[in-house]
Amino acid sequence: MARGPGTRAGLTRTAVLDAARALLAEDGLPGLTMRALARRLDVAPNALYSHVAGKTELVDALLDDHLAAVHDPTPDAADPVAAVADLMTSTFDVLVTAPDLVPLYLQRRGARGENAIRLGATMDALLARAGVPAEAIPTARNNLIVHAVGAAAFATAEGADPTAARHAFVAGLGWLLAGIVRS
Amino acid sequence: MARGPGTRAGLTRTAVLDAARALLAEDGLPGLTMRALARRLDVAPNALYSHVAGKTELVDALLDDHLAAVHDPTPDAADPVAAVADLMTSTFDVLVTAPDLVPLYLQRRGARGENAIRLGATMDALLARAGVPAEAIPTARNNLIVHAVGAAAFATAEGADPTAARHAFVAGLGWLLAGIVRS
DNA sequence: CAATTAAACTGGACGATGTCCAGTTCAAGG
DNA sequence: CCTTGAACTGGACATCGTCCAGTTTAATTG
Repeated sequence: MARGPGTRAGLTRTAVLDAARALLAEDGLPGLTMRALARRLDVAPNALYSHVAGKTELVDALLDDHLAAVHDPTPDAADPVAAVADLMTSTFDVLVTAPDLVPLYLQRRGARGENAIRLGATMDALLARAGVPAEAIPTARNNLIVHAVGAAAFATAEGADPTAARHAFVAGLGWLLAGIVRS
Repeated sequence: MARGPGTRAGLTRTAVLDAARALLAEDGLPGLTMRALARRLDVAPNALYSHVAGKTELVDALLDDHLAAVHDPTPDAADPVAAVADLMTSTFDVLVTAPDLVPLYLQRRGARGENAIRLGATMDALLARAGVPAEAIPTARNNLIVHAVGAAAFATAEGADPTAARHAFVAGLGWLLAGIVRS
């Protein structure tokens, strides 16, 4: 049962990330610790550093991987405004799925990973097709992202009513989109 | 120079909070540690626990105290919608002042402290005077708070352009208010 | 004014965290 | 087959928040 030094355990980067995801789902953010992760993989804590640069890099990867679940609408949809609404709603729903991660999006700025970049790009394209002038697109995108992430943060805060928070998110999204297309 | 056990150091809860605020301003959130705080006050780390329940309570107090700087508009202003806009803009500006605290507002839900309650109450009164139906006020308030705090979080993230972020905040605030009064 | 009580502190420790420095062993490539 | 480099373990380091005794001082009581 005891593995000596040098013996392989067959770890993979994706295995580490999967275990981290599971650990996060089971025990929350405070439960996600390098040692607990190693324990779950039956490995010494240091072994993780062969597959991950450190905890922050681990978390960053988790954050962006999570965004992969966002439903990417067809960029040539008939109604681009409705498509943007769908995109943001899907983002909100996905974020709410992992409450512990939401504050981290604010802390680490949610724009680094490739999934975040992809979502931003399709959003820009949809906004352009909706008639938003090019120089106004950054402002519009900023507001929409702030709204989705901020609403998710409030929706997942303890003591919040999830359904009421979602209703508020949808209402605010409509108001923002109305203002954006009118500008 | 060395103080034996039992000798008083003359600490106060407000002295501890002030030192914590200064420490936060100088060294940021990672620099705000119980031990560093004690060092700054020339006191053993445990001494702090005579004036503060723990670090989370310390941070919560810091958060709410920070909101005291928000300019509270006269609740009987001529234009209630403009007053709400001023309130939210002042909140945004105050939040941006302490970048490290902003993510914590999302984490700990920004509604517990007395200052937060006070701001929420005046906001509700202004919205009512603006003609917003009572059952729609919670949704409106939720969206406005989300917008202010979320925009502040994005504005203070590293790599963000502060002036552009503020412009985006003002634009989004206008859109939200337009939608709120029209509902 | 004297005696008791409660609070403010110090000393020292505990458990836990992220991470690094050696070693050891296995798997693959020349 | 041999060599090289990566995957591991063992053990340690610094640091964190917090608690348990003690000790002394200030406030309160009779």
